[in-house]
Amino acid sequence: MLDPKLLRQDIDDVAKRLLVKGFELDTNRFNELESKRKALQTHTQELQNIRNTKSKSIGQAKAQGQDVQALLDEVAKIAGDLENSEKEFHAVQQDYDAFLANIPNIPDESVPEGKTEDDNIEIRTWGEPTQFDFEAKEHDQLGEALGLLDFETAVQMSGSRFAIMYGPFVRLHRALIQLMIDTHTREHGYEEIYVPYLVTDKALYGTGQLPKFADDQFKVESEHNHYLIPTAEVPVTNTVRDQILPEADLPIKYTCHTPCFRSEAGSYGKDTRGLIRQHQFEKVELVWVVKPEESVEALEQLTQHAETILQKLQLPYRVVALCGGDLGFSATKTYDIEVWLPGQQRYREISSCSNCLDFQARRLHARWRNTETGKPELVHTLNGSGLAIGRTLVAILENYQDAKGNIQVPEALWPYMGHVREITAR
RNA sequence: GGAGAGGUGGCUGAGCGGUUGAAAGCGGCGGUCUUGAAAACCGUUGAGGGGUAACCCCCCUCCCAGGGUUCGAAUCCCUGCCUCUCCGCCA
Repeated sequence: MLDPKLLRQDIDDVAKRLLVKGFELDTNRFNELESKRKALQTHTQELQNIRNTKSKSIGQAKAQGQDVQALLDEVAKIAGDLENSEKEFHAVQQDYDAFLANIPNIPDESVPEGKTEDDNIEIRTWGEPTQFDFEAKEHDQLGEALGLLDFETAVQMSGSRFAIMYGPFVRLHRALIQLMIDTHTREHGYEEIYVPYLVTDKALYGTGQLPKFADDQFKVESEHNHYLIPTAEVPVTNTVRDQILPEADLPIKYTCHTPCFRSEAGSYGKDTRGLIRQHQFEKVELVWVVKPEESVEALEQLTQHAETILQKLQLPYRVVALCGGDLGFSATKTYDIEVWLPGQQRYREISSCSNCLDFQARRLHARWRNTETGKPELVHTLNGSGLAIGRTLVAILENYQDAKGNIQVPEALWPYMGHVREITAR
């Protein structure tokens, strides 16, 4: 959520900057709500003040044994007004909050203009696109030919966008999780955390997936109003909800492996084959909770931590800065890491690293105590994939294939694979 | 699943329906003392929001959440959520 004060002070500037994200802020609607809110709030509070004052004198008068009928009559006179005023105020307040809840975060000054991923700016590349002296195959062909990847059987029990894997692929998949978690905990200073995979609507609201993106979530039918998590970002970031963190606890750096569930509504026809866009996939997430002045640098570090994994796996990639139109709801700035896929002959997103500033923190009431001022202030939150497991598996299959369609195991994974160095047909 | 107990500030923990936004302790901050630190002593210290250009200041709201009773609710009533203890079941 944006700071309402910012909107009151300079709504035209906010509207201008949100346009970079392709969001049209209804400034008239806001100004209307704001003037209503102000009038009703001050009026309500005036009446409350009168009631409180009179009630207090009733107590005092009674204590002295005086007659209080006159005072009771006075309070009764404003009772109706007060009730109406309170009701109207609460109604406007609700509209006001709902309006604010649908406004995305303001993009950072550095965010390039643009509408689609074609307008993203390449920041750096690492490695050279893999070359073969044969025609590179796509991962799903490779996997199915080896008998280790099976989409057809998955369709029978779950429909499209699900997969079944066997033996070495599952082990490779598990090895990737281990490599990532070990790297982040041992080399990058993260604490590993385990979290619920079912969360409430409140939790999703806190990180910004609700109310706007309800269609992207899987809701579980039960008495609890649970949703399957679309990313570990949701439960992990929610660990600081309603907290006032001591300054000494910051920065908090969590890494977390979870499955993720996404309905992929609105992506019909996109990536219908293969493991790229599944309803269920695994991810190792990186989440930072920091003091405001540290978040800009934190995004750089977090992104590098994710890159480290690709470097260890010797997978060529590039980092792009997302343009305004491609930026997520809660993010002010995002770097995507895209890995080279020889089968597809293009870079594909494998990680998305975002700084949310205080946007999520305001929704979560996540604060830290500033020892200089002694006051609680909002933290900044960041998150990024470090990395998406399924897509990393895809990248390995395509970059480490040989002419026979077998897969060489990257050296960094040998210790996690019982020193198996080659994956062959089942 | 059955039976009890309870949810109060950063933490622990008091609180006859009426100057209680809340005793006390801990912690934090400031000071005295000290070469310095500790101890001791004194003072200070909840959060959110609104009014104001802003400070001072003033006002409102908040004692798990949502309703209700009342002139007035942390306190009484209802519902929900959560926690703890005991029993049962169980990966």
